Amino acid sequence: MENKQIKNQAITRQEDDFAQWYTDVVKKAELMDYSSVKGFIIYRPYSYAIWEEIQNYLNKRFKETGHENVYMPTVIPTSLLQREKDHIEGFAPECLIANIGGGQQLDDPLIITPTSETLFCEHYQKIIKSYRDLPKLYNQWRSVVRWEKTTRPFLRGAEFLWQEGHTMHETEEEARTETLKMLEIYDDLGRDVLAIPFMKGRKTEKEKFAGALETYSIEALMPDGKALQSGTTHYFGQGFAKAFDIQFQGRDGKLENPYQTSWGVSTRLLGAIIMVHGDDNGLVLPPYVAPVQAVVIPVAQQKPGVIPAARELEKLLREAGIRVKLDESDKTPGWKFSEYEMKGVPIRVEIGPRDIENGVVTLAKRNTGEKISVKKEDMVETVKNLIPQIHKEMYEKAYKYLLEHVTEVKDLKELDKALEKGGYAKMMWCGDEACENKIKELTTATARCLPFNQMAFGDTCPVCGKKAKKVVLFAKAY
RNA sequence: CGGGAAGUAGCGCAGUUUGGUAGCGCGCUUGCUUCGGGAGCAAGAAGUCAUGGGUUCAAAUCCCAUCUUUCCGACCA
Repeated sequence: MENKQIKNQAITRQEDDFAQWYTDVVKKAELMDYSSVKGFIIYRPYSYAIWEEIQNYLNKRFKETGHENVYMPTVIPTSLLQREKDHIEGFAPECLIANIGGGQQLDDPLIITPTSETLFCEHYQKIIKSYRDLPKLYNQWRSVVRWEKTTRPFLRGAEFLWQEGHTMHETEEEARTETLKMLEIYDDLGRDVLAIPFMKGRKTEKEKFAGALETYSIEALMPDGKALQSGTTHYFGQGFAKAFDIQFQGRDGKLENPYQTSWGVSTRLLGAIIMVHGDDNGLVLPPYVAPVQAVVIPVAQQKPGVIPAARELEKLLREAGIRVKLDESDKTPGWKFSEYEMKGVPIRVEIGPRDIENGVVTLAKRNTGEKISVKKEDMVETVKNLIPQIHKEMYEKAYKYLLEHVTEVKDLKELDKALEKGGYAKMMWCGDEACENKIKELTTATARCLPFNQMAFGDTCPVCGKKAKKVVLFAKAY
């Protein structure tokens, strides 16, 4: 009850310092811990369980669409990573390289994989001989290492977990279709699982992936007004295939290079979940990925009948397929309420002598704080219905915020104002990189994407005054 | 990589100015009483003072270097 006590447990308020709030939450909700090497974090069970739910959903979708999981080596010989020129230029600055093996200097030092395009290509060169070998639709779950200067838990690490799909196709059209299809699956993940609305679109030439012809991304908007690139898909054309001499004999008997894609999402999604939904009491987890969807808290648990009643509720919920946890520890109910709010558990189930006497159960929703009393026999059904309902409420809240933070701008003054407010400044653009660079110089905002909806609302570029060709979204970004 | 701040028990901190061998609150353990929004009493356990050097009879404290965290920039997912 004393202020000091509360202060010890509390987290920084979002409005006081959003960055500090984030740092407090990831630690206090037991999502991660720091290791002794900068940028390498420990994914604690509570965050890893969320990642596993993401994996479950994506694996299902990947397999439905014909993809197979594989596992590639952790190291890439330097000479191999150098095979594609743009690719190595993009990644060289952030490679971690091993020079010694078994006490001997290595002639061709080994790079700890920052991304696996080159490994897949080396393998594909061996196994793709005929159009009958296509498409090759491979995905792998792994961690990659990139030596980042500035690191933040989940948002940017020297090592992070991700999935990377790498596919090879007979035709350009098929590869382009794949690139967009996987972007849609990522968008579905946000809408149906994470309760995060993404802004989808194509990256500008400046922002695209090293070695890609086209890059598409999903961008999530954080409450501090900054965008977070949350996943990308790439169309490579035949660039890598030519560099790696991958050829197949086509239906007409001629040798051709296949068309390639890659796509990935990472544990950065955890950062998006934390920021998009969290509040001053801690995490608010979307119910479909919450490791614990409902927590049962007995009140006055030493009184006869309370613990048995709580255990029965736990059993009923478990049997109904809800991820449920019963907390029988001898902490007070108030302590438990705060604890599971901090950890973002979507539904709290309270059961005490009063409830038992009345034949009811008290439910509380984490996202709204709303408390409801239901008859005991209706509890399971109510909880089952609350899960999609809470998901929907969380998605709609985030979607409303997104819509309110897309501002059409006609000149640089409006652009400034829009960025000041936070979110996306939607602008007509001539397409010149010079104008893109100018905006970055003036505002630090970058082009997030050319949205798929290219409905023009003007015809001049606010930077140079020339004829505008495209709609582009600028925002400050993580 | 540049500029600030920090590192002492699991967490939050005091002690550093003025060197003398480490303390407070919470948490943890045990017992009893409690329990509808972070409980009370009592008795306990727990710290290579980030790391490595140096100065000194003596270093958490002074000096040098390094590592890590954090905030703000630059760069990149």
